[in-house]
Amino acid sequence: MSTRTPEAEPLLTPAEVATMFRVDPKTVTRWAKAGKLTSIRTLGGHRRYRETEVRALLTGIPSQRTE
Amino acid sequence: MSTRTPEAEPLLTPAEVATMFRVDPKTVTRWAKAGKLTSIRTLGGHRRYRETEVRALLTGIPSQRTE
DNA sequence: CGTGAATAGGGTAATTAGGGAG
DNA sequence: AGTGTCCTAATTACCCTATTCA
Repeated sequence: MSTRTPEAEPLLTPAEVATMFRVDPKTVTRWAKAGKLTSIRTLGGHRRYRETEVRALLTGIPSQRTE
Repeated sequence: MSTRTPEAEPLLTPAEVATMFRVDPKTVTRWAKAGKLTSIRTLGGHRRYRETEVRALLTGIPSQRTE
């Protein structure tokens, strides 16, 4: 493997997450605002989501308690 | 374009499944609750159903009676 | 630096969940 | 046992415009 690997996680756009859950992109935004989904913001304010987390939620795997 | 397509299984809303089966959405919910139909939950608690599974049932795939 | 698509906002209808009774 | 309907509360979908993304 390469010597240096920038720690980059695969991110998903709101539209992609919405498609996977069969919901409206706005709904994904509400989940992020409600703290149900980890959101990473671009410098312009747009949201990106962790693919691993989304897949885990879809599979029905309970997310880790942050407590 | 690269492979920017997260493997997402086509899902159906309760209303869509109900229409396909010619039943009330509440009935579809009962099927899901009874485990007769695989249901995927949104983060808000709403159910989504696998299109492949629904179509298989509609297509008339023998349920392989165990008797 | 323009162009077209996507997203963030906010507000208002439409679905859905859940229980209960017929 | 299985289904359709009534109810309330919660969640989601569609409307708009301005901003950001690619």
